[in-house]
Amino acid sequence: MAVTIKDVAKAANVAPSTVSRVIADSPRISEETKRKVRKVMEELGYHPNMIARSLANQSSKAIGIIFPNSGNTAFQNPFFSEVLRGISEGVSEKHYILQFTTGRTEEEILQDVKKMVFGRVVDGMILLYSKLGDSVMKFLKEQNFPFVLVGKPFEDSEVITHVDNDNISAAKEGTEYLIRLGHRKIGFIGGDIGFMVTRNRLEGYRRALAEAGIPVNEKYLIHEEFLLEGGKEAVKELMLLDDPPTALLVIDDIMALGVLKTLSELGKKVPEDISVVSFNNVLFAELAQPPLTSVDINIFTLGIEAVKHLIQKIENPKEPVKRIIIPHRLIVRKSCQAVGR
Amino acid sequence: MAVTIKDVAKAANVAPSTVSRVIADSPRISEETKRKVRKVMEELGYHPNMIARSLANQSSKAIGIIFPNSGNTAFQNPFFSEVLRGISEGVSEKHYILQFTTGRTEEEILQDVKKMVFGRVVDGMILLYSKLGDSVMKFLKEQNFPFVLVGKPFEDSEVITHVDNDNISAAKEGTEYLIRLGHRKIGFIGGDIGFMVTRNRLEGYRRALAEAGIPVNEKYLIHEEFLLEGGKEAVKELMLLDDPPTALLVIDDIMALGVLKTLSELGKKVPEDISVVSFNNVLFAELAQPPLTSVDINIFTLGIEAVKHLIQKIENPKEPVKRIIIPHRLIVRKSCQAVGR
DNA sequence: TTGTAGGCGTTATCAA
DNA sequence: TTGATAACGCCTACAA
Repeated sequence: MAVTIKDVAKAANVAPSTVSRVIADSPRISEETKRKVRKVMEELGYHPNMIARSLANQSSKAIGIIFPNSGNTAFQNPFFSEVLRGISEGVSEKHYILQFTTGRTEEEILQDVKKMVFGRVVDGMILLYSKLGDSVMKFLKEQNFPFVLVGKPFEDSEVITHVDNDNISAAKEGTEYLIRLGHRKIGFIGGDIGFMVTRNRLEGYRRALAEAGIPVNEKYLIHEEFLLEGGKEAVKELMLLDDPPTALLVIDDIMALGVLKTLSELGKKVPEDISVVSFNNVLFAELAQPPLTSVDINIFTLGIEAVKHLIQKIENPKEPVKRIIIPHRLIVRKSCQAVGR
Repeated sequence: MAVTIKDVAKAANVAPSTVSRVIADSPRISEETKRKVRKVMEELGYHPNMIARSLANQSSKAIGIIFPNSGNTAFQNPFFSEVLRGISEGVSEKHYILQFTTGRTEEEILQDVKKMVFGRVVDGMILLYSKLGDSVMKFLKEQNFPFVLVGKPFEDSEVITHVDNDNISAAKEGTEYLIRLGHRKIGFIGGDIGFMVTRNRLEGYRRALAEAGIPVNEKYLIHEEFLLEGGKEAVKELMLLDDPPTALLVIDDIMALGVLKTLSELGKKVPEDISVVSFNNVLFAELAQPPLTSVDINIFTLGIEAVKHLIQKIENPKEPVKRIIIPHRLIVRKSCQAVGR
């Protein structure tokens, strides 16, 4: 058994509570005692048992991260690696610890979350997605457990602290860029329509077209759940249309990579034959062939802000609900060209 | 305050210990009592406090994951996302929970690890890298704390359970493939030589050349720490040699993407002007332009096996030390060509 | 400034 | 088959 506070107390000829106070650096302990106790701690190699501390404090100093589904797409997409980097950065400063859900289905994830919440394993959670009718968020809300959402809630927006991009504008600007290049036949390739991002970006796309007086061609709208393979057939069909699009707005860089691949299989050249704008500006956007014009959404910052506000909320339950919008920016690279050039 | 075992006990007219036994589904409790107690638990909405359980059990049912350095390259590289997927999968089945280090420097990471170990926060750890003189592994060894290494130890190989690929063979085979295609001027682009993977793959490269009777040209050897940018200058120099290589063995798909980019900037075509073989066969290898010929090392399996053996070790401290080698396989795609074709 | 004692929620030992 | 009771290691009134 490891050395405990009692061992230290005994060896230093003080009471356990004194040792505890020394650890907390309480001002009510004389410098001399502190020195003495610290010396003993050092000698005995004392280290606090966090579990015991958590129990006594009713606080674990841990934060749980909820992924949409660890098994499949989630980890594949650098978006998550990148938010994680941000979160990790924030957490490390505040000396919190990170916990993960590992469930593969919504049901399993819900179980993980319940375990964390009821089990007092974490003090708060970060939800990395916003999905329609999601039981996990519903649970968190019901329990009134501290959490922040990365994304935009479907409802109760005023009650849920969330950090998000203005995805409508982001998509609108991306589309407008294409329109300025002379494109009027613009396809939209999105993910699962159950996610708020998908909807918001679609909305931005629609607005841009509307403002430009371009009618939406429903045939140009594709929704595929799978990052890479899924879009393949759909993109092919799209390109085989009598009147195929001359530009594509793709919801995600990774999906865009898949699209690029399919396009090249079809013998279509980007940007000569068709222009592509995507979102997220993940590392690979720059590395793609051609380098992708992509809307940078500051994923890292998304993560940083999420922890920041979560911790505020944890440490001060009365903290007001907040809505943080992280700026975005279109990064122009080589995947677009003026139409008919 | 949440409902505890005592509340349940009171409401069900039994002792707390009885409730505890019901939770553990002890065979020494009558079915009737179990039913009764379970009903009350249900009604009251009881959920066990994991922290308290951990304290009583002296076991947290949690596993810590150690990244080389969360701040920089680590999360960027899909290798880690992919092992994580494997780990996550394994962990979820066994109902363990995952914890992460968030430190950015070796020193910070060591602190994280100490906190987890001494704080009894995790029952075991998975170390995701093998670096020369790494203080983290040293610590784990000294403490005799259950851990498994993903990679090959620099020393004490017989004492450290590790799961790894046969990276020497992997690199040898990759190189041999290039040699079979007629290449004799083969460059090696590696990462930090402090990591075991780098050394092993370099060794495999050397052996292949030796067996083929090709002398090693030290000018063809590059070591860059940074995933993408780092290689740039070095690759340029390499290609500006009087006698530039006709093929490149790149230690990592992601780095290979960077190389591809640099090559294209130099006006060199892959595979026409130069062939490229890389390692890991991460999702993006297939998506690259051209699709990369890469040595698949079964990253997912690496993760699965790591948890599996860690948990065995945790649950049975006498478990013998193991060395698990995960098979690899060269995946031929479009980034190589016979020389002079 | 320091010590005593009770509590955090479970589990486990020992009786009954 | 069940109940009392003492841990697990730490924190914090309250006392001294």
